[in-house]
Amino acid sequence: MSPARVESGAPTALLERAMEILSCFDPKHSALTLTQIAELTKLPMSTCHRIVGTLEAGGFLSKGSDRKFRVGTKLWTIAQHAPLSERLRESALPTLARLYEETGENVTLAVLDRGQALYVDRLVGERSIPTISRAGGHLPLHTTGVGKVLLAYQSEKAIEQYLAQPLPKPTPQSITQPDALRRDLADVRKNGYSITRQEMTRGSGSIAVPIMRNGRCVAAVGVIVHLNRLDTNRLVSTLTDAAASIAAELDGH
Amino acid sequence: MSPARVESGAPTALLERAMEILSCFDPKHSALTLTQIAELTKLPMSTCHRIVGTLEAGGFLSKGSDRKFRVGTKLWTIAQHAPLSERLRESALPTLARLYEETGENVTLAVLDRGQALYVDRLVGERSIPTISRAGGHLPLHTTGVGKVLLAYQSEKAIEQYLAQPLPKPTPQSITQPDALRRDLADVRKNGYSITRQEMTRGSGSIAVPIMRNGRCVAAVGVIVHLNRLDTNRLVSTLTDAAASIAAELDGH
DNA sequence: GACTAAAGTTTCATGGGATGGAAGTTTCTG
DNA sequence: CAGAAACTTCCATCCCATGAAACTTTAGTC
Repeated sequence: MSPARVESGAPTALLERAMEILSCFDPKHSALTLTQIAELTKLPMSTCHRIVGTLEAGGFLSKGSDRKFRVGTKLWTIAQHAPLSERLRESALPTLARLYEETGENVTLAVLDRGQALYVDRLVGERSIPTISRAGGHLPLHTTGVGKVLLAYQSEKAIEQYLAQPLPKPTPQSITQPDALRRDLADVRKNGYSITRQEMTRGSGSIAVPIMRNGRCVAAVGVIVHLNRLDTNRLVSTLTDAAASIAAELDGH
Repeated sequence: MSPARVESGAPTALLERAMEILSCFDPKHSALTLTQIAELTKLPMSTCHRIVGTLEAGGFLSKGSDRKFRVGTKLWTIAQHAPLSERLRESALPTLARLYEETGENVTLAVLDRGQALYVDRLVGERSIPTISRAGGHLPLHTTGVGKVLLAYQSEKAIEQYLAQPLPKPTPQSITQPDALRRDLADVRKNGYSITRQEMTRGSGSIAVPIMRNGRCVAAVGVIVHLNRLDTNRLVSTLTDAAASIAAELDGH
């Protein structure tokens, strides 16, 4: 009866809307005004206002003096109990710290999440080069050191499924030919580590190794370095030690 | 007008329930079955099932093969964009790593949140002693090194408000007398660091210093050590350097 | 492997809470 | 200090969340 019925998959359901609102907060939007949220979610202002208000009351969002909303401490606190933080991050952090001290380079820890590399942690210093990866961020599997490792140790089927989709090519050096990637991944499995050279960012490369548990690759550690500092042998051995140490720590708990 | 309108605190509202469900995940409950969630929230099973299902579909929760729910990667990802993670943690991590390497002790970073010390990060190793504090956890202000610092640099009014409430006394050494605490806090302000001795845990003590920004104490860094390793002078100077370094990093961005 | 208790899932009639247009209020901006 | 943009409140309408009950699956026992 109502003439203007929103036809297709009505994105109704309060909860879904709330989750959509929270999902607006991403690397590019860490602080948003109500209007911006309404625009991003395409929700009516009044509805948006109400939901955001409830989320704020619950501590899931917090409003700054600049009238911008940010992710609240309550949500952050809950997230710290995700297995990701609880087991992996917590176990790996001391080792990552050592790795960072030893190499002075960008150190990253990632897991596989929805067909992408999810960066669980990273340590960056002044000495190290700027990177795109950031904790909580996703990057493609085939253009990053940690990503290649994570992909290489997947099942044949999963790998083919990944290769079947269109692959982004952020730099001219990015390898996007399925066949070339298959060879690359086979090398990773054979050597036990991956290398990338300018496949994600111009001027830098990376090396990564798997963290194995019960014969499965549960995560990957890697370093990102300036191309001319890519000292494979030294880095691989340091990384391998670190991976073993993290794996031991994981089992220890 | 509306005849039977129950005006008083109707504990309704889907969203609030959803937030309550998510809040069930705390240090003691990182994995919960549906039934457990229903019990904790006192919600009817069917209602709980529906909400949990929606949260799972949105990636806010994830169901393991053990049919237990855990905090999902989506929620975790969003939380990484909290100012806490984005600015503080990210800026402080390299310094904390160095601190950890230098001292080999438990290193913690905390902010003030709802009248408690919220641990933003901690680094623990095999060498260091076990502690209760964990990233994402809350502890009282008056029984922890970082807590005393955070409290000491609050306004007079806020301090008195804190002292006015009943103060938990986890160990016999915990200082809960308002007057004794006032003196203690004055010392912290005078010296620029705090010391605790067995006020939270038997056998261990802690030292902490403030991280200042624009004349305000925005966070505190501390170490937790075995009592007989509490080498005040050395630790204070190391911590002060670290705090300055973190503050600089915060401004740099 | 049958039996059973507990955990999880689906169903559905009902009414209470969500909805969003519109009007009112505050806060920027030039 | 206008004028606009951002934000907040209001409220009649109606849709969707509700939860008891029935049903299905899983885990534990002999």
